[in-house]
Amino acid sequence: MVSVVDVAKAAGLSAGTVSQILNCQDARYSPRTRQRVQDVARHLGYQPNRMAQKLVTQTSRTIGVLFQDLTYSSANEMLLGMLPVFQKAGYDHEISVSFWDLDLERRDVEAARQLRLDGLIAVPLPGPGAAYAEAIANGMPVVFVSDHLAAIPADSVCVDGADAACRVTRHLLERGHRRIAYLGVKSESLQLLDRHSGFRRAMAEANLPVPKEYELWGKVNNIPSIEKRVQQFLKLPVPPTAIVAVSDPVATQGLGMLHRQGAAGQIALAGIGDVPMSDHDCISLTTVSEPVREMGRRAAERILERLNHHELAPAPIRLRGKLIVRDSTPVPQ
Amino acid sequence: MVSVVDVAKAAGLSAGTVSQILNCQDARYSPRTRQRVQDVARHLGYQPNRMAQKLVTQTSRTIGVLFQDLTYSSANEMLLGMLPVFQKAGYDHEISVSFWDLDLERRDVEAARQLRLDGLIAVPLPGPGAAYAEAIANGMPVVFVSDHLAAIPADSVCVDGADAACRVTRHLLERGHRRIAYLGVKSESLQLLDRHSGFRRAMAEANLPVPKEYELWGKVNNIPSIEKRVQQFLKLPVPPTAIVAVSDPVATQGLGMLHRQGAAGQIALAGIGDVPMSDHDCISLTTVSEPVREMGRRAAERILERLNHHELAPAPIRLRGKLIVRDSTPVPQ
DNA sequence: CTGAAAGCGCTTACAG
DNA sequence: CTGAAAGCGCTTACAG
Repeated sequence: MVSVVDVAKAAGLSAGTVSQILNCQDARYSPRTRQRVQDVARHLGYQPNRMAQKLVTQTSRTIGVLFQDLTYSSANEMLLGMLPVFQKAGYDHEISVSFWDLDLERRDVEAARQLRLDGLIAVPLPGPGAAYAEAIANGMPVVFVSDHLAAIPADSVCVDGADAACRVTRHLLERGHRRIAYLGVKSESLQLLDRHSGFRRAMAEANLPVPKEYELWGKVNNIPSIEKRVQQFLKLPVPPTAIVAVSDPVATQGLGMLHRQGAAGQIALAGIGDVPMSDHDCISLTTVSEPVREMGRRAAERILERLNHHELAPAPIRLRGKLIVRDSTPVPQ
Repeated sequence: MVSVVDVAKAAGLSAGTVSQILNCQDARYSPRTRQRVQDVARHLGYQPNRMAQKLVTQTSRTIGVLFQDLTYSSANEMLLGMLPVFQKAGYDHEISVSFWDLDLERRDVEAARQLRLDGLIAVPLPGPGAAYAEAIANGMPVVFVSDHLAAIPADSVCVDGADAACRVTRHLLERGHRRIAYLGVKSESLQLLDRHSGFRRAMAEANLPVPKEYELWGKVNNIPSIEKRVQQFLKLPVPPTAIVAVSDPVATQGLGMLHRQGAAGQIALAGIGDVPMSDHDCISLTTVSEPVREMGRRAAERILERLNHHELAPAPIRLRGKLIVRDSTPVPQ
């Protein structure tokens, strides 16, 4: 690989000079030298060694971005929100994915530290989040896109889950539903617990009791378990006329089952979160969409802010979702 | 940040000793020293500076993985295929996304060079691919997951598009369809052109002519333009009884439009590529799925192979898709 | 079994 | 306007 020294030799100059000319345009060198360096560098196909640069300048100017997976295009949207912010501030970013694996996540967080990244934006796994706590204790700024890890002193941006669930439930109430059930999944996620309490709040506001057989929990990412719950609801002596599902994947799975059994339209079904599939005309799921792109933007802005003010108190940034009424929530039959 | 020197000082040893003990377990040091170094390192929260390591060892042991976007979870699947391969070989990976932007893509490829990555696996933009050609000319091994850039001397893995289209067309023929139309999108992608020729091949095999009004092209990622084409087909004096769409997104958009107009089931529709949405019971699109995870695995294996044998001739690795028959392709009415 | 020294490729004061 | 020197944090022969 060609180095600054190679360029310098070829141009008959010193390495320092080459470095200056290639990096800062306001260095005072003769136009002639300047030109020669540019020419030689291009001619030799010189590419600076970023490792050496980062090492010597003691800064990576890079933010790590950690996702759990790349499904549902929310990672895509989030990045789209961050990119312009990083770009404008002259920061690079480095993506890693830990696939819901605690070990991989720990490794990714450690990698961020070893690469001396300036900060880390993470969609964390629920749990104690020891790796993050350690990173933060060692001075790495962290912004969570989630409220899972409320115990860790980091910024967090996410949508208000209680508000989202409350709004979608109110929508069903406004449509005239009175017997509304809640379909959750077993999880420690605060976000998901909040959604449940939002549902409860809306029902309480309407002075409607929620019998305990109207609240069921399935297993995450387990389609049969979700379908079974929906069937349980339908088989009740007095079945609900509407279901609020904890998430769009859960809701669309329920919808799919109804469709397969020729029972489509029999019960109103709403989700929370909005995924690309929900918008399809054949599914058309009423839901509350999360402003994922804006979340990305806010997270990026916040971490840059923190880079300049390490002493900032951790802030919980809460955004509001947006109710999207589609066809899956007709008035009660 | 604590460095080897700090650890060495605290342990009353030299930096070299600390380095040896922390890195290779087969170095010959007294168990006592060994233990002390481990303890001190842990106690001080030592994290090696990867930049310095990479610089001095002259190798990053990292493969770059470049995507155009993170939608449809194919990036997710592809990574899932690569991960175990990298893991086993002791390689890291670095993800970047260029969002179908030629400038961003160029920047990402250059970043890979500046970071001295050992190799690059890329889903490239169609076009000349100058950045890749340059990287390859400078000795960077590249594996494309695509056949867009056939002119560039790199390995490529992708599914046989002609075969996929041919198989799905044959399926329609077997179901008794004779008037089969093709709905494409305007693109320079070889993969997409192949699909079209596969359709033609299957029709030719069946001795069926393809009138030119039975082949229409919409715009990529433009829903109205796709829907308009479907309507054009339907309004024909002798409309087709089935449509082969160039991709699942195109097919599901067509399906959605039919559903919205109450014309669902009026015409058989098949896609190519399989996306999560296609499997939903409400959509149930017949298609040819791509073994994306295996593609990732093969790409990863190939680039590691190339790392050890720089002289390998570029190989086109072609996989077969798998026909998945769902409900969207009933027999003709 | 351990240490001193050189060097990876770069940037940055400091001289001149 | 340009060069020589030091040093970022690490690893790797080489001595002893």
